[in-house]
Amino acid sequence: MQTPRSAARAAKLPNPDDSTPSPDRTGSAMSALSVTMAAVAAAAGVSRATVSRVFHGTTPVAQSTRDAVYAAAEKLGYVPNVMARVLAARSSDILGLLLRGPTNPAYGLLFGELQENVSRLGMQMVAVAPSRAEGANFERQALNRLLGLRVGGMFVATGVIHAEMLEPFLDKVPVVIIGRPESHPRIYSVSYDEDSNATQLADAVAAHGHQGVAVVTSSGGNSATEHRRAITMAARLRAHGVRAHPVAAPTFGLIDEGAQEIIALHRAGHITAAMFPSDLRALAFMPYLRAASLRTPEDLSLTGCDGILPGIDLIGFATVRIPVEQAAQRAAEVMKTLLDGQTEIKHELLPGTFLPGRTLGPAPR
Amino acid sequence: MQTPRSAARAAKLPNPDDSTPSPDRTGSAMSALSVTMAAVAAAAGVSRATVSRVFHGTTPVAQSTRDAVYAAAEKLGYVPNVMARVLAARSSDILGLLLRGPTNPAYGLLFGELQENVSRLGMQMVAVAPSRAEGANFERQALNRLLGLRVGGMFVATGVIHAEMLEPFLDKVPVVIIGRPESHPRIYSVSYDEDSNATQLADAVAAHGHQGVAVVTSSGGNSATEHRRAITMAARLRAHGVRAHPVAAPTFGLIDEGAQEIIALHRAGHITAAMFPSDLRALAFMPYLRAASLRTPEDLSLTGCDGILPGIDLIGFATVRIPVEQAAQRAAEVMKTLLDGQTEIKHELLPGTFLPGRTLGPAPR
DNA sequence: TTGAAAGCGCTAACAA
DNA sequence: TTGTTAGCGCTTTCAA
Repeated sequence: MQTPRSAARAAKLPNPDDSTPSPDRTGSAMSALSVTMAAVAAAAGVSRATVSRVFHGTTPVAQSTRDAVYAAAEKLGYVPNVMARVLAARSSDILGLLLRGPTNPAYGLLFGELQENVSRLGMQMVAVAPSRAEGANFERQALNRLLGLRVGGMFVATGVIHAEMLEPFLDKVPVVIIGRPESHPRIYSVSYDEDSNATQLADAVAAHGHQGVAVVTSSGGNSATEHRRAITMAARLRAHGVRAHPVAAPTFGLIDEGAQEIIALHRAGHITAAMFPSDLRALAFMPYLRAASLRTPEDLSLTGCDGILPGIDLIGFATVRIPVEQAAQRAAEVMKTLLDGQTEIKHELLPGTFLPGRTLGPAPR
Repeated sequence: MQTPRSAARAAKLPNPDDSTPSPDRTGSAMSALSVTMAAVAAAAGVSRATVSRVFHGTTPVAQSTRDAVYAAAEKLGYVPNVMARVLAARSSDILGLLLRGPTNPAYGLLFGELQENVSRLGMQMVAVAPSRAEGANFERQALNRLLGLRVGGMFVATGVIHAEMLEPFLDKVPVVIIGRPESHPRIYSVSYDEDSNATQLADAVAAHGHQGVAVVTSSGGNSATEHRRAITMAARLRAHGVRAHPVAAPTFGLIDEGAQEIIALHRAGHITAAMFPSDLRALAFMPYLRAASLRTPEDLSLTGCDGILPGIDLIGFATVRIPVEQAAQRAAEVMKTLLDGQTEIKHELLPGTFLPGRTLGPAPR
């Protein structure tokens, strides 16, 4: 069942869903895109106002008139001009997504899921990505692209835009920050609970009886998330009475840093498991493991974190899957309530799901 | 050095790149988004037309006037209303990207790269993804979202939109199809050369002296690309005098289909290598290989195809990397020429790069 | 239930 | 070099 609002929206485009697409019927000297509402009105023998009402109006329109308008619209291949509509209505039903690094599978997944949930709730969305080519303020440029379009609401899934940058627009445009923990009192956020993720992994490792564990610890500089995870994992291990050996991986680019150190720790009998702050880092370690003729989990247990890479399940890392789908769903729902005038700001934290995999086993001996 | 056009664009937004963001200075009862060009004009003591000229005009404006306008714009936190601009100018400099499945890393990468190249050429872009929630015609809905925005050009990176669907808009909106081979005489396309990719892999396998090779062949239904690759690989192997054993993998969902059959073929001494139509399928085979206590490449050589999955290089598959970056660059360049009035339609084919990896070795014995 | 008319914020001739 | 003036395609009172 549809809400009145989404029903109105569904009716917005001629030939919405279920009939056969018939683009060629529109073929005339005049391209479909230059068919205006006035043309439809003329063809249907009504005024422009009536056409407008048929498509979005809350005002009732006679059934016969509706039919005539729909018929005319379809015949002419009318595509409503969103620009004109937004301009005249002074309000947009288009949502914007500011997406950092669509190259990252986690963000790509978020985009797809968000699109899905937004549509389900009867809203529309466009995405923009910041580009380095836009210069120093590149994230702000992308933000302005969205603002310039006068989007009706914004999802911000990027670490770099400062909350304060968004402040001047807050009472014009509802904003939901996704992924990054945020505590700004006027901005709603839906983020991954990295403390929970790290804790779940550390608990699992401890439960398998490991007494010495390497924890690969990246610097805070390049990935705050990885850093946070590592810190929490180590602390939690220690709370279990497990020896946590931090292994530094300062440079983000050199993703397999620390590999030799882990092998050495294992050879020296100090560790029976290694925890990585991301699946990618765990993956990067695999060749070293093989080169050292070690097996997992028989010789050394391994854990990652993320669970996002397609195919990662095939490798079978013990990992935590971050709840991208759930974040997308919550973000869309929250946006909807924000648009409906609800204004209570919260900061939601979503824990991931532990995946046992095949790389975490009991401590040897 | 900038072209005049990109210089004009760079000037479009107040405080473009290099100065400190100062959002809070805009804070007043009136939100930044409701500051109009008229307000800026008034504050600068000029007419609206002049403000317009300062931001986009080809007409020269006195330096003192420019300064005054910029100052006023920045002081008020003016964000130009793109909707109004496009409506009045009857032409949009915003490009649209119709992106199928941003969840797929290859599409995510394409999005990012395209954004980068588009910005570099002084253009803007927004992306939309089709959503299943939009019903049967979901790809068309997404197309309409772009068309409704009256984008100045469209990139179409999705397999399902039929070329004919785009026909009615072709003379209004330049279209570049990316990824999927397309031969429509009025639509430019930039696609991956899957025949070349498959051939490179088959040549490499043959060159390593393999005489019997399993080729995992998915059905055309769910992935035309994978099907095409498999067919070409098998044919090319045979051209080299190599026995190609097709291994059927009819269902796309069950990605590890055929694994047991490959193991059996190897046990029977029929094959020394297995070729997969994608890295993901090759990845899915790994656990079976291990379960059978086989090693790669010592016992069995393996090849994949795509080279896109982050971390796939860490695993070291012999594969072909599809040239996403190059496709994005070409597509953006082509769009630019199309927008500049150049109309010669071509269908470009971009071959991938063979990556030797560690899973392809000489045939045993 | 419908139509007329006044804009929405901006651009683009045309004058000055 | 700048201002004036019509619109762009649509929504939305206000009347009818």
